[in-house]
Amino acid sequence: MPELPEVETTLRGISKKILNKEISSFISREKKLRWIIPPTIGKRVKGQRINNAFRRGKYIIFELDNCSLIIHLGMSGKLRVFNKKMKPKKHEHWDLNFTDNWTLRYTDIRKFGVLDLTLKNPLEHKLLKDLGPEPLGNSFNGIYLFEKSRKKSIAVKQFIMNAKIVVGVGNIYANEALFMAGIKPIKKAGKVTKKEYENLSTKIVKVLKDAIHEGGTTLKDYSNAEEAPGYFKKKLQVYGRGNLECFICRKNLKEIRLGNRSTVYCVSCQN
DNA sequence: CTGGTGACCTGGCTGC
DNA sequence: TGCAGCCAGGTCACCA
Repeated sequence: MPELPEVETTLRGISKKILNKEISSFISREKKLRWIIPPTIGKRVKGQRINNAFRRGKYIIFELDNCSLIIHLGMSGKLRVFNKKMKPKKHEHWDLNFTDNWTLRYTDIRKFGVLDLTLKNPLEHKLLKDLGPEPLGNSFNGIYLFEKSRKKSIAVKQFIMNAKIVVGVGNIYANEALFMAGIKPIKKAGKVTKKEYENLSTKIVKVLKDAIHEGGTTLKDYSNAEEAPGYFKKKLQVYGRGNLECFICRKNLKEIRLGNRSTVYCVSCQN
């Protein structure tokens, strides 16, 4: 499920159903996701309200009366609001119950997600404090990428996927943005020119905005194996298209592994 | 410091 | 039909 557009879509979907509601209880059916779920969450959140819900990179943060919850969806996490009467199914690991009929329920087949609680400013949390700028915010642009990348020998694709450089660019959109910008993913970040970074930064913004507009890219829903329509089918140019024809030049796209992630590009359109 | 690799976990798909 | 092996939207910990 989640790159930035999917997290944003999730947040928009749940926000109005949970904001300003009083929490009646927190129930976890799993001790640990990626890390231990703090056992004190239940006591801590009971009787409090969710005053604010926002996104930072791929993290979702709920600000309550005197603490904050930090949530990450990992590779396969989902947050949805259910009627409390719906019995939890397999892989539905925790519930945040409200005093009305609703519960916010977290599902995560692979358990790579995160749930943590902090009493301090959530942006100072260990997982959030070193994050780079938001790609859709005003401090992100080509000059920033250019300056950050000088003398870096790492591949430009891995560079833009590094959350300390810029948040929210996952494997799908990194492949797509590099194709749109005509830059080879394996090119060293330090060798990419200022002009290329200006182009790349606008393509990153474009692909993320387009994806948010389409409600994210859902590839597969593991629970029912439905192939999602929309953005994925219509708009992806390279991701998942290894050995298929480039839409621009009709030559076959090349698929390699870069940093253990599948990487697809066009040998003639990207330099 | 930088960059490369393995680890976490479950399930779907491919090929023998 | 069975099963081994590989792959998947993320990212941290550890190593050289």
